[in-house]
Amino acid sequence: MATINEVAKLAGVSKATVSRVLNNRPVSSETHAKVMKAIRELKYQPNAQARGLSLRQVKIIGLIAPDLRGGFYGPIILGIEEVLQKNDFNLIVSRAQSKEYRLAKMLKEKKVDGLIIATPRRIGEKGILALKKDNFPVVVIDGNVGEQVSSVEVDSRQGAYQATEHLIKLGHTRIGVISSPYSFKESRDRLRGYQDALKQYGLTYDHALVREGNYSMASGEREIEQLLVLEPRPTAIVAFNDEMAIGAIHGLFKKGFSVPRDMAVIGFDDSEIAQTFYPPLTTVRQPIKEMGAVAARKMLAILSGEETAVTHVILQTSLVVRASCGAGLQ
Amino acid sequence: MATINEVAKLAGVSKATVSRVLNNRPVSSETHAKVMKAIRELKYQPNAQARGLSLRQVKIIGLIAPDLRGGFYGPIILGIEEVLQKNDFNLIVSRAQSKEYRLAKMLKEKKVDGLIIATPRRIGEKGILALKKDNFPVVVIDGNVGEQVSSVEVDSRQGAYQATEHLIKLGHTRIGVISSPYSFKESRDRLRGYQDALKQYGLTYDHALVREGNYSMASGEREIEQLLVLEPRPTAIVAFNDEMAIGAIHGLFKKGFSVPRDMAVIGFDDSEIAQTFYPPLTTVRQPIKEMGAVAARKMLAILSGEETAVTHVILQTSLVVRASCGAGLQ
DNA sequence: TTGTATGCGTTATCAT
DNA sequence: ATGATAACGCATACAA
Repeated sequence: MATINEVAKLAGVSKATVSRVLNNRPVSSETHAKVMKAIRELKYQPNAQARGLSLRQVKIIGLIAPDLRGGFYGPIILGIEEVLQKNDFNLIVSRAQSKEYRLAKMLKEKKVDGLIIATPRRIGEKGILALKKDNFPVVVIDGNVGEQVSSVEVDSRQGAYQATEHLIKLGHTRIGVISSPYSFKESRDRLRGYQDALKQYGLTYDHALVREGNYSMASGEREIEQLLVLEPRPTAIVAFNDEMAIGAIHGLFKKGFSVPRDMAVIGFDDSEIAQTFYPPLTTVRQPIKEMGAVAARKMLAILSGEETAVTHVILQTSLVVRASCGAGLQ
Repeated sequence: MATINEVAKLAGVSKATVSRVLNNRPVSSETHAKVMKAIRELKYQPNAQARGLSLRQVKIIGLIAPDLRGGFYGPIILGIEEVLQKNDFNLIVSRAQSKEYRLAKMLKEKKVDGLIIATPRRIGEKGILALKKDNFPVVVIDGNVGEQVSSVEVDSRQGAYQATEHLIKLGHTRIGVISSPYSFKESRDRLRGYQDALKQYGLTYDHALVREGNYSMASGEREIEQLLVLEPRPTAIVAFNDEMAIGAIHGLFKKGFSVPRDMAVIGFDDSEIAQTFYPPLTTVRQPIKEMGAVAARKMLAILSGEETAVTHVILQTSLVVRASCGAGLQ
């Protein structure tokens, strides 16, 4: 492909001048025309690496996530990419590795200008803080690294409150929980929201009703069995993601229970399967795609120097009422 | 961050020597030690852009897809990324744009070394051929650009044959089809496989049984309604992806039909929802993640010069029998 | 084995 | 307004 030198030669100007028209700096209208003509003829396209080397900015953002697919990370990728594309940035996606040093590699190599980290796991926590200390642009999605690094999160406590309240208002008093791993900050927040609602409506908290899952469908199916042997048996379940909710429903179906008739089930995320499933799943909607978009905007702001302080954006959840709780809608 | 010059200075050698140890070229063991020590002390990390500029290789591959999430593109991304990561390459993902020129931009900018294009749509077809003519490394996944560009595909005809045969062997003779858009090559191949199976088992083809969907759940629900009014009513359905199959089942449930008792339904893809759904969906498994992996390996082979000719890899499908056809398994 | 010099394709500085 | 030239950080051909 043509370089700036060839364009300069064809247009009969210096490459400095070509660079000027490329970057919209003042040039006489006649030279502008000449240069543009040469650019078109040679189908010239500036070399991003050379530009990056000179400007110290590649216009690429990296995303680190434990998994690149699924109902959660797919929309995040989409949300990020949409924002970046509008700003002529690109997105490199990378699966999280156990080795922390990998985290830093792309940044230090200058392969990316900044890193968006989306992982609830503890992997990389120290690594993230180290990056932050080296002043690398980092934004965390739904993480638990604390105050020092910019983040976009979701009001988990509120979300769990909404779910629990909905069930209470439907008349349930024994409400089981299939939680995400207790070590995640979001789990603790959600459990607090669950307790808030119980307290608010004068119900007592029973620890036996709370089971720890691991976000997989299988764990949902496993934990519902444990909940079913309780006396008295719960009549409603809050699962901390849609997959575990659906796993629970599978378990209920296999034991001959009907949903929502015998058991109301409510999920978390409003991922694609929540609408796809039958019965359609009542769920706490997290604005997943928007989380990605907000993180991307935040990253761009940091890079452009608009945003200098560490900030934490907290997005709100909303309850999506479908059929799985028998609320009579849809 | 430190540069090669600072490392050279600290180690007391020239930067050429540092470059040599970085690239495993012969150096005396003492200088090797000195240089490595300096590298560690300075936490030196080579600058990918400078290296790329010099080597004309960034070690980044681009992926263009119509959508970055969902049961199909998620696993593709995962498959690609896994292979690339092992080879120290990175993956830039980008949503397909209607404008063809966007396709070429990343390549011409040298922001990526090659492009993997995964889109059944006709978008970019001319653009792809143009890229190929300019000798840019391009691999197409499941595309319909013809012989001239390397591709990895799936044996769609065989897949549809397997699905249809399965239903025939279960005793069905009126088998409806909810197809993907007829303009896609894969649709035509699958319809041929469907017809092959009918013919093989002495059944006659009835065009009224074939409806055109658009891969969305809604279209599955829409088209099942049309199939239900036929006389005699079909007793089994082949849908050309899992989402349409599930849409069809929703439609059936709403009309009071039971699956598989009143209607056998079989999907295509074996995406995550196929296992998640209730009843678990019998489906034609496409090795989606492997398609990504194969495409990535092919791209790396092209870049390294191992693969020079245009080749087409065709992966085989397999039938995954679950509950939605009443075959008695699982 | 090691060092020097040059090129990779830009942008930026300093002249003119 | 434009041109010459020096970075940017690395790899490499050629010398020593």
